[in-house]
Amino acid sequence: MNKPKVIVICGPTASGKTALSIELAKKIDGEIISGDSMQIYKDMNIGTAKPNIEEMQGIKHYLIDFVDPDKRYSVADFKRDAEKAIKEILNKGKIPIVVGGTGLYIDSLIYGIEYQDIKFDEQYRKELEEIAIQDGGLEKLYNKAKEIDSVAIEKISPNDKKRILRVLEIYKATGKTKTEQEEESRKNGIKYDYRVFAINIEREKLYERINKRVDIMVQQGLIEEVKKLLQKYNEFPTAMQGLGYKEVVEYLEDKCTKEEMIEKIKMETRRYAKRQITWFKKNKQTIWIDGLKDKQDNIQIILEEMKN
RNA sequence: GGCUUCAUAGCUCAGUUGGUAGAGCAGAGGACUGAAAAUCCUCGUGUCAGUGGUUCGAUUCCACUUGAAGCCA
Repeated sequence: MNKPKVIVICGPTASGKTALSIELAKKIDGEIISGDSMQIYKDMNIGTAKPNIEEMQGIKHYLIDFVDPDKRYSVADFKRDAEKAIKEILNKGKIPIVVGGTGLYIDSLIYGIEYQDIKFDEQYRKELEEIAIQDGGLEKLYNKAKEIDSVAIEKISPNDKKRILRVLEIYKATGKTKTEQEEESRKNGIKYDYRVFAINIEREKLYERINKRVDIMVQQGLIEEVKKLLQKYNEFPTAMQGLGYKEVVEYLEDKCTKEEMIEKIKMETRRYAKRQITWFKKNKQTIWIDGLKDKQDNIQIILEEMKN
């Protein structure tokens, strides 16, 4: 039996993924699953460019606006939740459309990566963080990780704290090396027939759109949004990594002027877009579409591809 | 009008006791399996303002021109 088809629309921020996917969903009776690591959070609307009810035009969206910003959420959670949503949409006889810019999340689906069920070890993370801060501490951790998994460590820089900690954390939680775990993660194969499309826009135009969008976010009350967030929640294990949020916090702490804050958000967002493009270029199966072209034409391109 | 200082990478500036130059930022490319809007790696040729002079050789010294800043009138 053929695997069910799932459409994936990725691409850099501000390329027009949201608008295109909603049009597409209307046309083919689809429903949308967000593949975005920040739009999952509640009370973070302006800065994440989350579509509002009007923009959604009655199309059901999954994995948006459902996690408290003081909770942890990871790609493993996403993989589980997204596949559940895909199943649900298919059961209704509708077409799932995964839309998002978080490459890691998208890859977990299209490459069928399995994550073992483990719980996050807050205590161990803290211990490692403390060692890492000390003089020469990170080097120690790097060497320890090298002993555990010399293969994985070859690809990791001695400065890449996050990935060094990860090697150690995997070993502590599962007793397996990262290399072993990654091998196992691909055992089960890919469940669906993913058709991956990426939108992109000429670099200069994309940057113009990003700059304009940041200005609009500030006008719409990004600063107020962050203030409320800080009042309502005490900790942000991952949510405060969001672009625009950490920069506003710095501004609120008087570390920069408003103008500097705005420029910083623009700059960081441009860099983020660049990284996203690099990420999505890696997949040679991806079909690229031009975000500056007419939306209906682009939908036609997608529909043509879906016939095969 | 006179005097002084400055003019070097997209920006801010080093520097060359005369042998054609280098940092930070910006930018570009890349990596990425449980924090990923995160994290990390790599990449520096530019009429050294213009014209002429001295010199084997000038971005460096000299003169003039242009522009900027400051001071004195």
